[in-house]
Amino acid sequence: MNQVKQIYKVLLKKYGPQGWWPLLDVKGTNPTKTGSIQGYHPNDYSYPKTKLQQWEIIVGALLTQNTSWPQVEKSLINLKKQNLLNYKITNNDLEKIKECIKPSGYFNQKSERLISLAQWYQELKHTPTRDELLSQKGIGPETADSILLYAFKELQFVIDSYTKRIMKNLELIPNDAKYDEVKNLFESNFEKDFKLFQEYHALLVEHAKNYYTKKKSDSLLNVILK
DNA sequence: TTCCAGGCAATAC
DNA sequence: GTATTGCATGGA
Repeated sequence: MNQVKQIYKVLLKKYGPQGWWPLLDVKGTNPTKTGSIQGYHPNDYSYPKTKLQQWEIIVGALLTQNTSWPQVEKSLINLKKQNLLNYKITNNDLEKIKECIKPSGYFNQKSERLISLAQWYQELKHTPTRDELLSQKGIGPETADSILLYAFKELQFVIDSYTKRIMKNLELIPNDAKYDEVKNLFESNFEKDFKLFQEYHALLVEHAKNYYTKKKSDSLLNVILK
């Protein structure tokens, strides 16, 4: 078995299925998550079930940029209470949206980007291509892949800073590895199944949350893999 | 007080 | 093409 598959196996055994992407109105639970909404749905890959849930994932993907998820949850709940967690928002809602999403930071940028994204999403009549997503302001490679993988169930592996950190620490990628290079490593050494892609990315995040910061790195995986 | 969080875009070199 | 900087809140 290659190392990409081995890491997945180890993480799944350690943490169990993560139930991503979390959704406000989903009842599923994940006991490994603390202080969070109960929106995780382990072993259920059927979400999103509605266009509104799909939009909620897009909003969460944008808001979580360089921001911790609990802060995003607060923003999502604020938006929901103000009836602004939908894709019919307009510039008239700008100030209210800013107030709602303050907990997740960069609220001036993110509020404008949310509104322009909503306009784009409302007119969307098909699954967007990766390039279409990347052409939207506020959507870079990670956000595009998160949206494609979790909102549209497309086969795109998500690479975030945690994933790079783990792979560098294991010396499976060079220090200056580019996004597409890391992505290709996973996509060409792992089963091509969107459910497994969803699970693997979530597991990498969960593991890194527990063992990594920008400065610290873990030894658990290193020991197992060597 | 300092560091950090599920990045991105604009600018500088 | 690569490196740097601004964006912002709140928890540890």
